[in-house]
Amino acid sequence: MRADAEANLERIIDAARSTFARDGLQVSIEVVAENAGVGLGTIYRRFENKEALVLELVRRLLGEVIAIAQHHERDPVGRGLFGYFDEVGRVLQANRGTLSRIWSSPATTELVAASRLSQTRLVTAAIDAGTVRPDLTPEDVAIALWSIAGVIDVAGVDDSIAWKRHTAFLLAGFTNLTAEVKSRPLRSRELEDIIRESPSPSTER
Amino acid sequence: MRADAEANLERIIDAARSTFARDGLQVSIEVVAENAGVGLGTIYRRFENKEALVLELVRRLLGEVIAIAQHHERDPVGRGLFGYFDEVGRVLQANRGTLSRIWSSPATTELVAASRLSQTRLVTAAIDAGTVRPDLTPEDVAIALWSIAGVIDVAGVDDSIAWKRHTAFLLAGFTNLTAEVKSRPLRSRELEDIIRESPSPSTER
DNA sequence: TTGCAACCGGAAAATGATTTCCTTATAGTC
DNA sequence: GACTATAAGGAAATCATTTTCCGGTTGCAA
Repeated sequence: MRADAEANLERIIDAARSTFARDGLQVSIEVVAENAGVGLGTIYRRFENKEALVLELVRRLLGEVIAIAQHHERDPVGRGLFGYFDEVGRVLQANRGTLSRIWSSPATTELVAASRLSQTRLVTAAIDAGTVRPDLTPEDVAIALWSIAGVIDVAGVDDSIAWKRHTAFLLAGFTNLTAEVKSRPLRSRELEDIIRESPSPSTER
Repeated sequence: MRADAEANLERIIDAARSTFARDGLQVSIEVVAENAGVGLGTIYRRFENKEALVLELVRRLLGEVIAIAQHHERDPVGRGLFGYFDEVGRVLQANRGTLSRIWSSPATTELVAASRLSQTRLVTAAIDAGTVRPDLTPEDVAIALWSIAGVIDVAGVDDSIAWKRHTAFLLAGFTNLTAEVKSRPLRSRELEDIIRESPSPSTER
């Protein structure tokens, strides 16, 4: 592969990510090409069709999400899940609009499975540490992430307050525990951090 | 308007709602026409274009949501918001896919405003009654509803477990209160009902 | 410096949906 | 039962993409 071709490929991926993030998946490839500063043909030489381009973005996104999960599996007891949500939110914002294609495509099945596996480990650890309700499932986590991505989609491109508050509420819901478990000190450090970041005047606590 | 025309109009609306719910907003008008048992032309005589048809669905959906809110404003102290979420979820499921158009269209601005107004009243009442955290905003509620709609979209057409659990977590997050407020008896009656409806073995409480 | 395989851009064809429009059918009325 | 305004249907025009393809360009190895 020639050096210029490789550079162009990266420019296409970057332009696709930011263009889709701003205007949604329905923007034409022509616009992506313009934003990448390449011709239409250049995109079609690298990707069989539009779907393939989107899939490549999805693959990279999932890879990032999995890496984040694995990183947080090493966190001190029970905190991994919270750190995971916090970081994944940022990645989702950078990939606004892309997530919706993940579940539909069979091409990403193994990646989704890997992602589920890491989510399961995070949930199990959190339950064991008593930082979330004991009936929390990996599906709940996957759906919560999905919903956060949805909120990011509908909010303004760089409105990060909306999804952070949303995340905070979900995580607070996850920790709906019985009294003796609640008394553990570390419980919602990250949670409270996220809530504190949001601007609405918090009269409680 | 002739009687048969009126009947056809309803068939079109119904077919549009269920077709979009099943296959998403991107299905062609031709398919909607088939499902409604009418010709393409029939749809285009009633609606200027596809957008207008979608907008009519949105308008009806918003009308329902507002009616639900107004109904729950009369609920005993602090319970209205929870009942509202419970009922709106069902309506959203019947209108799968449609909600995403609400915010984008200026044509629904007044309806959105009306909806916000009723949400504000529900939130204020809940805060006054001490059944939710005092810093909860109507925006939080709107975003939560949005996210629930998103979860409904991605889940199977008739999977209602996913969104109900999701709703339960969000509402639990909304009630993240200080101890003395928590002790009030009615706090999360509806919440617990919703959680109990979901199948995952609840080992707590 | 040259040769050429790899690459580029963008015009044009193909595709698939929306929308128009005209012919035929029918409900409601007298 | 006949008349007419209103409605239905669907073939064809239009439109917005996606996708193909080819003449011209360029990086790079020899």
